[in-house]
Amino acid sequence: VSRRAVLKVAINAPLPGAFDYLPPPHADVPLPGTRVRVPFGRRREIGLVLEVTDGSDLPRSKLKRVASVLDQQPILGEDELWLIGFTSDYYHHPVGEVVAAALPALLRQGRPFEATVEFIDLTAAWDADSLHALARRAPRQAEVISHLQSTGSCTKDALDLAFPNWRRVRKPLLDNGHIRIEERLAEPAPNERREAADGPTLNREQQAALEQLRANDGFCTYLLDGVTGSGKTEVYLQVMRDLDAAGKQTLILVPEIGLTPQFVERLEQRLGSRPALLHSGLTDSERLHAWRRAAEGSASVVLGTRSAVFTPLKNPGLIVVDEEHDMSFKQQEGLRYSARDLAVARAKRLQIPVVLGSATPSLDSLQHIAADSYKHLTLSQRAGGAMPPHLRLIDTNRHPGAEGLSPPLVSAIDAHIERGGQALIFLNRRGFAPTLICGACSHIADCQRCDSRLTVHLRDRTLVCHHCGGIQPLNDTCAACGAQTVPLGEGTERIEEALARRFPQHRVTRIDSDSTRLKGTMDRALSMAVSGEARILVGTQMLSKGHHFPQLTLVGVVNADQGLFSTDFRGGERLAQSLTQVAGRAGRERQQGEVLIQTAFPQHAFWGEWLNGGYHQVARFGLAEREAAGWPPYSRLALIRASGHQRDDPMRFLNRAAELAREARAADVRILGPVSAPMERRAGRYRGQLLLQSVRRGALHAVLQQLRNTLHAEPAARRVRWSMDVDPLELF
DNA sequence: AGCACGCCGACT
DNA sequence: GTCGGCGTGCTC
Repeated sequence: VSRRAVLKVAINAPLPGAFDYLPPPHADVPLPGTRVRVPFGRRREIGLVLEVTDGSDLPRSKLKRVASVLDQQPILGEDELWLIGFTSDYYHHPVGEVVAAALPALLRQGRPFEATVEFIDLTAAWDADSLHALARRAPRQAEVISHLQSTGSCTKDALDLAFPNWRRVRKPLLDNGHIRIEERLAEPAPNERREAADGPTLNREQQAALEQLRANDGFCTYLLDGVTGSGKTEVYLQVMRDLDAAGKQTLILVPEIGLTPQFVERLEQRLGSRPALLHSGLTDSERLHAWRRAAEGSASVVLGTRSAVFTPLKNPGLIVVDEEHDMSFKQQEGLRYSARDLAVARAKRLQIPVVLGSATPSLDSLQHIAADSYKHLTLSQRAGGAMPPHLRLIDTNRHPGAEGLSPPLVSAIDAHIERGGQALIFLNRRGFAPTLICGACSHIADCQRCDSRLTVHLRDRTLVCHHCGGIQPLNDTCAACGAQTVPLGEGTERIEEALARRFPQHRVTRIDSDSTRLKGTMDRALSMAVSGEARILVGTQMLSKGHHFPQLTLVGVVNADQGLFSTDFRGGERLAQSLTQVAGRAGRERQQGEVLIQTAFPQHAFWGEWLNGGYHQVARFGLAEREAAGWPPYSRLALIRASGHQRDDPMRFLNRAAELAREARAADVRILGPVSAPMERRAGRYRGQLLLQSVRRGALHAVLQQLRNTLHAEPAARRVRWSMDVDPLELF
């Protein structure tokens, strides 16, 4: 085999499939999962060996040889390679780009997998006189040299400790040849273990859920369906501790904004060891370190966001997807994978259980419960005996208010604060006002590159397009006629300002992606919210997820109506999820919570369903509707998107794609469209899409496969950027 | 995606 | 004469 071996190598390029190479000269054939350096076109690339076979579709003379092997041992095992292949097939995406998504940046760039330490050493001995002479010109350099003189060879960490700012003289020291830096393999760090803190006693439902999870160590998908505040995390924690004791690891995936320092701290205390963290706020070397701890098995818990689903695990025992309904588990560009769905696929492959947790499960998961393919674990009681909040609508037709705040809402805020409570005002719209209109000619400030209006940000006096990110200075006079302009409608900034004026004696804190852009401001704002120092909180979705504010008793929703008339068939599900999640922030301790929702459409059917039957009632109606209409989860969807600089280009391409799809003659695949996107122009590009739908996943994927192969060669494809989105979450 | 080749326009 | 614009083609 070894002489005839052909290596299938994944390379990070938007090209389908892997590339065939011959093994390196005078070396063993590298195993699947090892990185190799290969010539690729006119450049050299780092690739990953996916497979070792004994043949190629190309003539042997066309094959180049692997230049060198980067890893002595595979850095990914068979199960991880399987997941990469599965992802590439399922999402019809180039395997090299899947590998790139699965590997930390430093490994992609060829850094060693093993931990290394920089050792710093003097190149020559120094006598007192020459050191003195240097000290006059370069005192910092001299200090470092004299330190190294006394310690001898020294690790970077030790030097950091002695001279926190030595990095500033690192370069001159190296350039002058005074020091040399050597990378050596690090000793494996001892695994710090502390006493694990005990948690609260579980209630009957939590205990029952725990027993079910303990009873099985093979593959099974559980839906842990627990109302907000019911203590889902306690259940995971107990199972994780059991597994840890048995030497098994848990991979836990959370939405981006669910990964708060408070959550990590709690996990760490209860486990008695440090979880390996993988999220976007880390440096590349921190991420590599966490990845290595997961792969080597020294971290018993691996906690991360979407891309952590690919993290290798030495002894996998359980996968948890917390807040499984959250849309951030689906990547919305490039490789459009769903980490939740891949988590289930991975658990099945590994034959281990997977727990999907949510207070507002996706309709897809609820349909699996109905079909008996997931196991249902229910937590219906709030932990610690807290009462569910009281919900009430405010008809804004009968109670019109100034600047988005109706009189009943304002007096409720007043009353709750008087009683020592805290109020959260929720509005899913950043900025001061969504529209800037001219008072004389009604001209509206719009984005030059998108079919959208500009949002007024008064604090920094800018007009911002929330679709392309374009910014321009705010002008008080109309661009068309020169008259005075007026901000129209409300965003969080305006609500914050109005509340600060109405309640000057209380602190109002706004939490949205604008107010928390600076590093650390988020943590500070959250701790003020938790301590109760901020009496009134104003915020977007960011504030509604996963936080616990002990003193919060009132939640006010300023404008829920945008969600009532969504064109997307998932609109109702989304609205119910976000309202239920934000409502769940109210009254999680002794005090009963109250939730007030302003709407101009109190008679809308949605309100009846949600107020009377809660989230699960909306879900039942929603599922029935989808079954009648044949939407997911009762069918499968795939979307082909295209965009181009000329309006006709995407449509011409998509029409051709529709034609090819019809020629594929898959009888049970429906072809809907193409249509232009509702916001046709975005960031200067015209956009369109073609929807494919089928009850049979296999049929749909066969068509996608065929399209993937043929569309590349289409002349119309050269004038557009196009992509496939399997199981799209956003249809528009 | 990169990267080269190639074929036309406006510069020292 | 040549520098550089981006259309086209290729990567085992």
